[in-house]
Amino acid sequence: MEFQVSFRVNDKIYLRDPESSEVGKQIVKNAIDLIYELGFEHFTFKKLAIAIHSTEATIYRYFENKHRLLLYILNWYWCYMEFLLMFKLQNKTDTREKLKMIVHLLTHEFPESSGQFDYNKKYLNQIVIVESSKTYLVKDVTEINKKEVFKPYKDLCGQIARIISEYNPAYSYPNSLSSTLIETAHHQQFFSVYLPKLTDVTAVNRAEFTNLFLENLLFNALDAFELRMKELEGMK
Amino acid sequence: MEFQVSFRVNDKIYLRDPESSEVGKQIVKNAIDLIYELGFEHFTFKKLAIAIHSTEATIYRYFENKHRLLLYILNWYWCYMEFLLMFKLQNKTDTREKLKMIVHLLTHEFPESSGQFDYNKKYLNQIVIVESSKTYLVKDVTEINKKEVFKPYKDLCGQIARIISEYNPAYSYPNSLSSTLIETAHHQQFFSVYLPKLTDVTAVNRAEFTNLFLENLLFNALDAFELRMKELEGMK
DNA sequence: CACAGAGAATAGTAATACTATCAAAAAAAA
DNA sequence: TTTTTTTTGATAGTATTACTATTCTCTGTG
Repeated sequence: MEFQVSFRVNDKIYLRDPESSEVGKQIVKNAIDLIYELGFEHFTFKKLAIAIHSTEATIYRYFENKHRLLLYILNWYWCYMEFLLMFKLQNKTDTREKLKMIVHLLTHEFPESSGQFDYNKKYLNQIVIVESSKTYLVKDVTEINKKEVFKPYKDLCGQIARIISEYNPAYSYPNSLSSTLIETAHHQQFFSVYLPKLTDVTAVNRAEFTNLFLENLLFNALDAFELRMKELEGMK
Repeated sequence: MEFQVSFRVNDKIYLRDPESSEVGKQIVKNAIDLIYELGFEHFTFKKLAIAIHSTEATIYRYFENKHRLLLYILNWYWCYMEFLLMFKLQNKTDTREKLKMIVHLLTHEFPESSGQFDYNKKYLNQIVIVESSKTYLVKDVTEINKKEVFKPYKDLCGQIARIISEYNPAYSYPNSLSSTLIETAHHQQFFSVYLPKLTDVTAVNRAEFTNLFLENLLFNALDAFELRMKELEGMK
């Protein structure tokens, strides 16, 4: 069984829905390839225009500027992540297993789907790690936040926070722990490759290492003393 | 007693030592003011030149580009942070108190020193929160990392990791926990102001909230079950 | 007072971000 | 069907930015 999943990305991010035309789709697909290849700073609409055999003006018709295009890509990612998370979690009952699944999802690439027209998941994953914070670390966060462009990120964070609270209702910082998990998943993976002294990676790959570290951090934070005592009682 | 502290910032970051001339000092001081005011993306050498009543060429004589200037400012900050940390820690013997002091330092502004010529600490603190990750989230990290431009950051991370291991030698991720503390101090403060839904801030200010969250995270990670058991034994 | 040499100003260029105009094609109205 | 309107992409610009090459101007020695 094959099925198509598409997300309604907030229409305030784009001027024209890139999903609505062939050029639009090419813009997003090639943007992912180029941002991966050049890094967001060296990525320009001119270079993208050449890649899609069109002109800058065409791209400007879809996106106000390259920041909005990056925001679009990340919104797509956050939506997809929340979808995957909800999908994979539905048949799990054990909350601890749910949290483990979340950490795994946050630290591993999406599976390359068989869909004929699809974004490169490996590239997308790397863009999320390296460029995602650039969507909000800007002077006009407050302004663009009013347009709800960060809603998918907040929703994802909220979902994870919900499971955290489900696991330990007494824990005081579910949202902060949730956003810390997401952000730490990114920068620990980045550090483990480019600035390994800031981490404790050994031989294993970045995804596996980050997974282990985050699981340790998460369950130490949540398995309060009382809970562990109870476990101990149960063992006797 | 007054004393001047100055750091030998890695000379590969600048073309000419900005500390060596009056214009050089004005460049750094005004850069901090402007980056705070405009954000790094909208900060340009042209605007900085106008602020110091000089020309772009003068600034290019000191720094290759604006990224290097940001790197210089952050190196100064990381050096100062490590100095402050070592200074404040020397008369503490209790490791737990040391860690508390570290979290406090990471989440609060530097005290505004009385020094006649000094950088604006409030601005500097905000730049660290918003712009610091932009120093390494670039395509040429590997290249610039070879020139040891991240050494002060790694040193700071290493020092904190040392104390973490001192507190709990069995803990497996001292470096990752250390870099996570530093990074989380930044983004939780940022989120608590601009995207509060990603956190659990209430009325208290961003510094105080982040302090509480980080202390909780840190000691839960380090106070392994065995340690807590021992504490309990001691209480009896 | 000549002059070497460092430091800063002048005057550029190439690339980037973005806009205004134009023309062709598609859709809607007459 | 014909005319009009709208949509779409292409062309050609401008202002700003990042950076360089060259010229000028001090300052200190002999």
